[in-house]
Order: sequence, then C-alpha cells, then structure tokens
Amino acid sequence: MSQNKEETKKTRRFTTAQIAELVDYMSTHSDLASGRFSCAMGNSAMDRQWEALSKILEEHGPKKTVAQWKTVWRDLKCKVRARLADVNRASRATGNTTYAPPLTEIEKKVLAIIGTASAIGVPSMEEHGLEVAVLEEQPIDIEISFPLPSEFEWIEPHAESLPGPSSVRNVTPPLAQPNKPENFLSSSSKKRKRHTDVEELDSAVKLFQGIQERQNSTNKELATAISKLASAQEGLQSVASTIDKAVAAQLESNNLQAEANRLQSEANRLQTEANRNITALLTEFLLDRQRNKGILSHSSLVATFSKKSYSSEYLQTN
DNA sequence: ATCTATGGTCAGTTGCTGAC
DNA sequence: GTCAGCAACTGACCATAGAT
Repeated sequence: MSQNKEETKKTRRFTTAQIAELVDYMSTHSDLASGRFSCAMGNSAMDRQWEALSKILEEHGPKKTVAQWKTVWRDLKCKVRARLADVNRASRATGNTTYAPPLTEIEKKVLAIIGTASAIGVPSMEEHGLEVAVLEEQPIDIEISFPLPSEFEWIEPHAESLPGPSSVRNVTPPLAQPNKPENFLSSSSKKRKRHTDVEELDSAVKLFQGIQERQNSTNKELATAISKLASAQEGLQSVASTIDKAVAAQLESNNLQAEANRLQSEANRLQTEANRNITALLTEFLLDRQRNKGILSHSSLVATFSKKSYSSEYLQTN
C-alpha cells in the first residue's frame, strides 16, 4: 500500500521563477503555446522545443517531465481565463459588493499569448489584411468573450451555428449593438472599470505586438527562402529541358545509325552476290578457253556473257 | 469528385487527492 | 485551508478510407 502510495507520489510544486520562465518562453514560441506547428515535421519540432523548455525550467526549480509541463501550461491557461472571467464579472456587478484583484503581470502575459493562439488564431497563419483588425480589436474581443447577463445578450437575427473552433464561436457580437438602449451599461462606475480593463489589456496587446513583429521577421525570412527555392527550381527546369533535347538527339542519332547499318548490310549482300556471279563467269570462261585450246577471241567472250544473260552494260556498270 | 463514417490527437473542463 | 497535480471526460479538429 505504501509502495503504491510512493508510486503515485506527486512531484514537488513548481516555483514562480519556473512559471515566469515558462511564460517568457511561450511568448516567444507562439507555435508551441498554441500546440500547433504549421510546418512539416511539426510534432518532432514541438517535442524538441518542449524538451529544451523543460531543461531550461529545471534550472529554476523541481524537475518535471515534458508531459507534466504540458499539463502545467494547460492548467495555467485555463486558470488565467477563469481569472479574467472573474475580473469581468466583478466589473459588471452592481452594488460594489464583489471585488476581483486585477490581473498580475504573469497573467497578462499568458492572456496575450493565448489571445494570439486561440482567440484569434495563430499569428503564423494570419491572412493578408488581418493585422490591423487584430491589433485594433483585440482588447474588445477579449473584453466581450465571456457570458453576459441575459439582458445584455445580443441575438443575431436568423442566427445559425458557425463552423470552426469553439473559441471563435464564443466571440460575442460587437459592443455597438443595434436596437439596444444606450443606458444599459451607462453608469459612470461601470465605464471606469471597463476603462481600467481596457488599459490592462492594452499591455497584453503590446506583448502580442512584439510577438507578431518577431513572427513577421520570420515570415520575411521564409519568403526569402521560398524565393531562392523558386529560382533553384527554374534552374532545374532549364537543365531538365536541355537533358530532354539531348535525349531526343540521341534517339534520332540511333535511328540514323540503324538505317545506315541496314543500308550497309544490303550493300554487302549485293556485293557478295556480284562476286559470286563474277566467279562463276570467270570459271566458265576459263573452262571454255581450255576446251578451245587456248584460242581466245573477243567474240567468244561476248558470246559467253550473252549466254549467261549478262549484258555489256552490266559489266561496265559493275 | 464529393460526401460520410471513423479513429487519432489534443485542448479545455471538472472533480478529487494530496503537498504545502 | 489553499491550490497544484492528476485522471477522466467532452468536444473540436484533422486525416484517411470507403461509398456514392
């Protein structure tokens, strides 16, 4: 029993220094914070970053496994969202009976990170033209992303469920709501509290801006690499075209060589046949001369050739 | 080519346990 | 008593295979 208890013994608590280090690391590694790498081999790259992060965190407190640090990060994000919900709830409450302490610097940083990663998407996957909207609307987006009392809820006419992540769908309609009386939220104290919330979130947005600037720099490097790759591909296409032409020329050469070989073979055959005929004629001529006792005349030679159906033209041309 | 079902993975949430 | 640690559960997303 005690052994079983020893197996399930919890590891020592993490320190504030470790949390600060964890949040700092996540603020500069948005892909890791969101858990989604958009590049090839994304899982292995993420594992390597988690390993590197766990080694960094070991230097500031108790040692934990990568899985444990993943859980810590997940729980941290969840708690920060809950804290922000508390702050918003307190700011909306009437009667000044509820109080929620303002967000700490660490919580603001976490909010900036998860705001970029889950509320509005991963910066590395941003679309053209999205940047301005993100920077300007981020505070409002977070401000209104928690349940409002029923009298404040704005119902979209013919509202339909939208596809996409729940975090996106939870984004409530704009503050300027049509057909709603202006004085629903018009008390001065509520305005002051809201203003304070916006100021707090402004600092979080500034953190996000820093992250996004780094991301933009990375994107520029990526674009340069892609451009180099494209020029290299053009060079390869030129080489491939040259190789195609060389192959076609070689094939044509092979065809011509085959035709030449065929003609040579035909010529050899004709030459062999002519040699054979000439040999036969000479043999017969010599036998005739032997029979005529050495008497050789031009008329007898022509007669011999004529008998064998060979004309004088043939002898002249061959 | 498009649609649908299925399985895997991961984030978020909740509730309980135990360290501090 | 507080809160980190942990397990279980749920839902969203994605890739893939099979059907149409």
